[in-house]
Amino acid sequence: MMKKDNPIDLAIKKQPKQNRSKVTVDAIIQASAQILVKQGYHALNTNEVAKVAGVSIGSVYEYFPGKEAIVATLANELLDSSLKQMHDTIETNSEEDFEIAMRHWLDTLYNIVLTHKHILEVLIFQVPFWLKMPSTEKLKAELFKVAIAGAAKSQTLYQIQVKPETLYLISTMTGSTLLSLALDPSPRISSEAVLQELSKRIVDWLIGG
Amino acid sequence: MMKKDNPIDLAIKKQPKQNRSKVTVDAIIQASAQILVKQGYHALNTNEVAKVAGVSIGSVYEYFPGKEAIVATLANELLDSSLKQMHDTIETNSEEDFEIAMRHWLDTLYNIVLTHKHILEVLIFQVPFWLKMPSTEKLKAELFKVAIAGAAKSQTLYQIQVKPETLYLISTMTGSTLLSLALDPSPRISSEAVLQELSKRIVDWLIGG
Amino acid sequence: MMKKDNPIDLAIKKQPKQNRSKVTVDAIIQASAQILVKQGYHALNTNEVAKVAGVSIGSVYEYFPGKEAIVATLANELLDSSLKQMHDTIETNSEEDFEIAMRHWLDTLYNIVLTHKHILEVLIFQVPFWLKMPSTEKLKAELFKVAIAGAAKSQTLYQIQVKPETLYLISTMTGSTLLSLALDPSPRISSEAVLQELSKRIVDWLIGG
Amino acid sequence: MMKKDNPIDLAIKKQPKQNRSKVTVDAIIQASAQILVKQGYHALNTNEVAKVAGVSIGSVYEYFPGKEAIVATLANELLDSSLKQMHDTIETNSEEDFEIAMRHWLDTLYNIVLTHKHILEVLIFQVPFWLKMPSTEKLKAELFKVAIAGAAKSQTLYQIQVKPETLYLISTMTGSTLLSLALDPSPRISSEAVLQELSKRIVDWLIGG
DNA sequence: TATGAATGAGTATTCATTCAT
DNA sequence: TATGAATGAATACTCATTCAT
Repeated sequence: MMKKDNPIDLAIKKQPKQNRSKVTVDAIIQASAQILVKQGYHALNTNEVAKVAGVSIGSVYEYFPGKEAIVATLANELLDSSLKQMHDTIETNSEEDFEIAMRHWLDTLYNIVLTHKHILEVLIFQVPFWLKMPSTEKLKAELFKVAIAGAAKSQTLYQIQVKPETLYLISTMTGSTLLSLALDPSPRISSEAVLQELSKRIVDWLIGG
Repeated sequence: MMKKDNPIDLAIKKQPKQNRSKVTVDAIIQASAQILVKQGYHALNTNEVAKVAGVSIGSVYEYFPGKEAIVATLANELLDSSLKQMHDTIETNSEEDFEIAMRHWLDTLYNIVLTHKHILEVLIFQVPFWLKMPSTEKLKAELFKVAIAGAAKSQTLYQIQVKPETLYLISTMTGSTLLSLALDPSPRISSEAVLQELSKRIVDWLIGG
Repeated sequence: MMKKDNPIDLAIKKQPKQNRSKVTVDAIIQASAQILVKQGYHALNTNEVAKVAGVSIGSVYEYFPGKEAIVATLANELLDSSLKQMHDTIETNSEEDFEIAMRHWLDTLYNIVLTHKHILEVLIFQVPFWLKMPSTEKLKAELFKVAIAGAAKSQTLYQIQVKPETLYLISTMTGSTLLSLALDPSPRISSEAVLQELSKRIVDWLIGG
Repeated sequence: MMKKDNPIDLAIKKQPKQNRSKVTVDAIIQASAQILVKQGYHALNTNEVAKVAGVSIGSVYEYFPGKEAIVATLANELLDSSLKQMHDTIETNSEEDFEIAMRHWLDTLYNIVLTHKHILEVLIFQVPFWLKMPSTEKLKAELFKVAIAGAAKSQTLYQIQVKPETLYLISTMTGSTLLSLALDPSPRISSEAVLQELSKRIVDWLIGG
């Protein structure tokens, strides 16, 4: 176990080019995801990953400098697919009524979070470098861009100036509510109802000033 | 290194009764806090705790079954002191105007979070059993009681029925906003302004239905 | 296998104080010596040292940061005992005739080298940091002091100024000859005769200018 | 990683005959030399050699049975070029005055050592099989032949019988002095002066009996 | 009770070597 | 012949835990 006080290397060593390599790298990523979901981050070690992936330990180090880089790559793939899903929705619903579009948008985000809830729970609450991962930064930047776009739209439609702290509150509230509903659902609360209420509140907030 | 697939033992072995014992246990807790803040959960191990605490490794195991129990005890102490601080505020400000009281209440919570932000960041985002810790459950229950009380108050004052999903949104938004402001402050956003807006919005939602 | 591009840590972690510790540390040192002599530096690894020493691998790392430090400690002990042997000789023979004293001195050095020839061969010709070890520096400094003292003596006795390059030649020739005789003896050459000739030559150079 | 307790295979697998092969083998040798000089023997491994040489790891094993053979081949090439240089000097200066010829000879040897000092330092003090390499044996035999020739010359010129132990001392002293001057030069000592003194001493020794 | 030396299973990582393409 | 992905035995090092003193 090597001490890692130095900045952790999160980058993949070499991009797989041949088909054989792609298969190996993908098996490693999938195995890591499986271990994370089933046993948590503490159980993720390179030997176990190799065993579950059905590749040799040498191959793991052929492509990744350490387990942190595997996790980072996994997170990155997760991000990329989620972003793609998000952008598809935005394009599809660009012409709708504002309130309906908002509800649609929240549903999309909620479904993304729901789909990946198990791996997300581990990534967020167990991976120590989660907040410093490029993927996370990228995600935050991306959501910020969407929020700005949404605010701009409301300003165009209703001539209303949205205060930065309002934007901040809406973003924070949206993110944490979606996570909370997906990761820690309460039996007394209907996700449907919360999403509906959330959507309404946001629209009111943006329109009503 | 023994695998821990079995449910983790989070309880302290014996409550220190003699003064000497209290000193030892306290040194262990403080040392753990220091290591968590300075180096993170991955660096927390019983030998290091013993060294930093200035006690023997034998003594650590005399009082705790393992490092998880140390962290749980630390979290519990943090919770107890925070709850005490919260209740003091509630009692002090019970007679104020509703909006002013809410702002006061948020300030109190924010200051608590701010005071412990470094250790909180590690506990929340690195300790894998954080969500399952009794302290966390206790905190959630406690905050829920406060929210119910607040809602009841508003209902009494204004004869307004607060929907459960609104309550849910308010709780979630409040918690995540306070954490976000404290742990990941943005240079472009004034905490003061956000808290003001948050307070106003909560009161509106509680009063305005 | 950790990369060691950083300056190697050659210092023992903690000096053994209790008797039990002394036994452990000594077993580690002796085991290392045995492995070096029988199999060479390439076969020296901490797991093997632990096995041969009859202690756990954990104990090895309790006292030494790595195998380099074990070797350095071993070299240091070797040096200390050799220096002691050297100084004993010097004190014993200080009143002798110059030529006889010189011969005596060479015999002493030769016997020291001969006694430790197997371990010396490995230390010098296989240990990559041999030249940078404190022991080596200390030995060179010590031998230099002796040479200076010898030169001073000859100057006092015979009023002769010894050139620095002559001193350099004498030191180098003496060291390499003793090593050569001990480590790589030729069947055609009598060590006795070489030492006699060496002694005579040194005295001539010191006296004759 | 296979243990090598069996006698090490130092021979090249096949002599490169085609031009393409020659280039490959040469790249491997040069890469090894570079790694040895820059990082030392511990850093020399076949994968790294292949990378630095710009050839595939498969090609390395096509020509060499292992890294030891690469080093042995490198040492052999070094030896061959050095011997060539030596013989050129001997032929060039065969008619000179004895003392001048000796000085010339020492200068030649010193320059050879100086030219290759970095690689020599590693080969001598780090490569465990250095003393058992054919190259080393060959070098020793070659230098012995030269010494014999020199002694014979002095005997012819001055009718003096040189004792074998004198020959031994002169050889040893010369070799170690040249290495010492080149590999571990002292700021207080002029190499020029030492070589001059060495030359004078040797000639005196051979002539003066 | 307190101590801390000792243990050893567990985990990270390397590198010589093979072999399918 | 050349390539380089894959292998896995070997090795470095950690840390939870025990137990004799």
